[in-house]
Order: sequence, then C-alpha cells, then structure tokens
Amino acid sequence: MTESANHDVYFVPGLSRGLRVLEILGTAENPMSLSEIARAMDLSRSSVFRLVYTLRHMEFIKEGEQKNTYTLGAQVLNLGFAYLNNQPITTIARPLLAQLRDVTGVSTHLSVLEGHYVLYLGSHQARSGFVSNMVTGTRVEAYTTAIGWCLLSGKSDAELAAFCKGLDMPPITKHTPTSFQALKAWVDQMRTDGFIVSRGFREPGGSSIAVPVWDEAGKVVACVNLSGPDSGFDFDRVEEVYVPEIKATALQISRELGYAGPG
Amino acid sequence: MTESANHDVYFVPGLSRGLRVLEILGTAENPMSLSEIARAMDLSRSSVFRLVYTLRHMEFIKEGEQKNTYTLGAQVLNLGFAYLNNQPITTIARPLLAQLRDVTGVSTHLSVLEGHYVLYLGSHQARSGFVSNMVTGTRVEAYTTAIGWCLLSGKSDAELAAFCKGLDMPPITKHTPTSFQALKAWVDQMRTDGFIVSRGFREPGGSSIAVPVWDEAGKVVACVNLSGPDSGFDFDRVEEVYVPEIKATALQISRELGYAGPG
DNA sequence: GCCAGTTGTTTTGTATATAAAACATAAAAA
DNA sequence: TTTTTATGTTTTATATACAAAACAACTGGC
Repeated sequence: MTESANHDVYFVPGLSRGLRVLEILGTAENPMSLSEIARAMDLSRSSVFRLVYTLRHMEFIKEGEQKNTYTLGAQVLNLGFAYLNNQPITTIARPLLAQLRDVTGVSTHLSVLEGHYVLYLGSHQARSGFVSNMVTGTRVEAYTTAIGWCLLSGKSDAELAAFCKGLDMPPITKHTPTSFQALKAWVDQMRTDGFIVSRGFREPGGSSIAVPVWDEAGKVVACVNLSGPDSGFDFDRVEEVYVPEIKATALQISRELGYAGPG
Repeated sequence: MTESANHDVYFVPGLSRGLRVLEILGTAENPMSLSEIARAMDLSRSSVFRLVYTLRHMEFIKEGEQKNTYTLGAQVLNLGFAYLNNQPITTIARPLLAQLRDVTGVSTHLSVLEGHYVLYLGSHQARSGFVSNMVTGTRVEAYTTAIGWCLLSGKSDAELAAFCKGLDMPPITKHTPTSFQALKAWVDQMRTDGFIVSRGFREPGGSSIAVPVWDEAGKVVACVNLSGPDSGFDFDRVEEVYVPEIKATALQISRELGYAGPG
C-alpha cells in the first residue's frame, strides 16, 4: 500500500471539489456559469450542479448580475475575518501599529510567514503620499523581500536549508538571493543587526525597514515593518530614529504575547 | 435552515459539513480537537476525521499550537480577500474614502447590505481619537443603525415590508425602530433628506453621518459614512461642511460605477 | 498497579453520492 | 424555417462515502 493510496481513502471528494469551486470563483474576474466552472474543473456539469446547489444554499456563493452566473458570497468574508480574529496578534498589534504610523509618518505593516510566503495581516497607511498596495491578505514570496528575511531569521540554518529545498528562486531584482547561500547571507545580517533596511530590494524606488516579533517561547512569529516610496524616508534618520521606534513597537507587541527575553 | 435540507436530493453532505467545520472553527476562540468538533456538529468522530483530513490537506485548516487541535488556515483569508477584490466598488472607493477622511478628520467607512445585515467593506481610520472597532468584514443588524436605514432607502415600501417580515427587531437603544412603521419613518426621513445623521442611535456617545451610493441602474448599492465619538464631530458644521463633503465623495464613487442621475 | 474514560485511527457492510446518459430549453447557424 | 450546439436540470445504475463498531494509545483517578 503506497502513501498516496493511503491518503486518498479518507478524502471527501465533495468537500474538496466544493472548495475548488470557491477558489476558482475567487480567481475569476467575472461571475462564472455552471458550465464554465465545470470546464475549469474538468468535471461533469451534473456534479458541478450539485456543488453549486449546495454552496448557494449555504450562501458561500451567490448569483452574479446575470442569471445563471455565480460569484463568491459574503459568507467567505466571514471566514476570512474569523481567521484574522483568531490570530490574537492582530488585535494586539493594531493600535500599536497605528501609533507607529503616526510617530513616523510612514505606512506600517504586520506580517507572518505562511509556508513560503509573507502574509500581510494588517496595515496602517501613511496619511500622505502613495497608498501602498500591500493590503491585508496580500502574499509575497518570502525569499524576495527583507520582510521575508526578517521572518526567516528565527529559523536555524537547517530549517532555512529545508525552506530552500526544492524552492524555485528566480530573481526579482538584482538584490534577490537566488540560492540558499545568498539567502542565508541576508538572514545572517538580519540576525546580527536585529533589523534590516531594504532600499529597492524588492521594488525599485520602494524602501522598507523590518524588525521581528517574538512570542513567549522566544520564537519569531511576526514582523513589523515600515515601508513606502524612497521619497517618504529620511535616510539619515534611519538608525537613530526609525529603527528604535520600530524596535520599541515590536518589543511591546512581543511583551503582550508573553515574550520575556531581552529587547 | 431546516433538517429537510439534509434530505434534499442535490445536497452534497460532505461539502456542507466541511463548510460547517470551517464556520465552527471560525467562531471558536481556541483551536479545537477532532472530538470537540464532532460534538459541536453532532457528528461521528470518524466522519469528522475525514472532513478534517480533507480540509487539512487543502490548507483550509491547520494544526493549532497543541497537537491534534485545529484552527482556520490562511487559505480562507485568500477567499475572503478574493471576495473583496471581486467587488469593484472597494477599489474604486478606497482612495476616495482616504481623501474624505483627510478632509474631515473623521473615520470613513464603506458598507453594503447583505441580507439583514450591514457589511463593512472598507474603512479609513481617523488619525486621532479612538480607533473604531468597525473594521472590514464587520456585520451589524441593518435595522439598528442609520447606515442600515441609508442602505434600505433604495427599497420600495413593499420591499421594505418584505425585509421586515419575520424579522425579530429587539431594541438596542431608545432610538431603535422595533416595527416596520418605525423603520419606515427613519427610511422616509433618509429618502427626503438624502442623508442621515445619527447621534447615539446605535451606540451612546457615537455619531455617524451616512449617504447612499448608486450604481448605473440608479439603485442604492452602498453607503458612505463618517463615524466616530461625539467628541470628534463639530455638530455646528454638519450640514454646511460634513454633509456636502460626504455627498461629493459618494457621488464620485457613484459616477465611477456608471451612475448618470442627479447628484 | 488497575480500571474507566477519552482520544485519534482503521475497518467494513450498507446506505447513498455520483457521473453518464437522457431530457428540456434556448440560442446560434444553416 | 430547420438543424445544430450549448445550456441547466433530472433520472438512474453503480461505484463509494459513510457511521458504527472495533482498535490502539493515552489520560487521569484511586
């Protein structure tokens, strides 16, 4: 008996397929008809009919503007925000991030590592200047950003190697690490400095300063960062002003999570 | 929803139950064990085992801190934000709401009607003062708030009566309408004035000014509002300053949605 | 130590979810 | 017009998802 065969025994196809319907509707730009969904899933129309029927009755999907087309329903929003509210760190961090934004005048973000991605859990936009497109729920490949390196700084070298194993690392900019060695160099810098400053590492003209948040076990669980266009930063004040402010905010969040270690 | 749904020919029980698992985990405060979920759903452990197995493999749930406990996974966030991004109004309104916040200095919100509830799609918090707890994804019973009355103002009297039919309307404050007649009175006021000012209608000490947004068909599809603690408002300037500003913002959003009617 | 109760997991007969085919309707093409 | 193609829906024989029961591994109590 192979592993895969073992796995398949417990799978509930109805559930798996229904969730795929939601994913497909989520990535579609327009409401889809039953037949379109069936084609996208390579499934019979009669089966999709039943899935759609069920999802509609549970209000996870609803009819689009045109008859016989479907979009995601508001019920999925409930789940999404239930997820956020289940992360105690978001409610702890929210007022502190707003405060940090007010003190520095720069957009602030809270993010965590989800698999190979940085997941943004919350943002407070700067009042002036461009509005960042990094809104809650956004995902970015962790190896490509200073925030990712910050989040990876809590891992051991072995874990970092495992993280890279089988990971395709195409370069986004000339700063992007494309190997375990290169990534480790960035992470090591983060480990020694306790913060990391990105100047166009991910996007030309965009800068960012990132600092880790620890939980009661001393593990890196999140990252607080400032980010915005280069024009929004006063680079002379990075180490004297910005970094201490972010560190103070991150430490306060860590303390409220039960972190008892050194600042 | 009655038991008859289960006997419905087209229902996919696996899907329905799997979604209920997600809903239960969403409302739970702590990660739940397999047996706890089974009890909450009144289902056999073996069935829940298969549902959990499937959801875990699709990353819609993940293990909690303790072994053999489960929480919502980040995948549900994806769906939630896919829903938001599928609502073109959110991206249209975002910069305009930020601008309105900057001009007035008060928190701004965009909301739509979902069933009997007001659903908040986006917010821009005031820089100073209290941070509102009305964040994206929040739901409030429509009959209890000025924002709800604003969203209901596009309905005909017949539709409004249908809305009230079978709806339990317990009072939240002394201003809460508890009957169709009382609700219609508020909605009528909204219809004639084109805006509505709430002073503690829903929460003592909290005020709000709401204005509708129309789509290309001239239907009320959303509501723009300012809200915050009474202390944040200059009530002498409501009609001369605040209302025109909100109306301008709402009209601009309406125009971008294709609305061609009068301001 | 023992026992009783709980947990997650596996097995298995049977109740049922399913995909193919048939059907009905509508739109498009000839 | 008639014919063709595509759609959503219903039916039905059969493949399979399911709940109960059995199992193994813990837990806490005495």
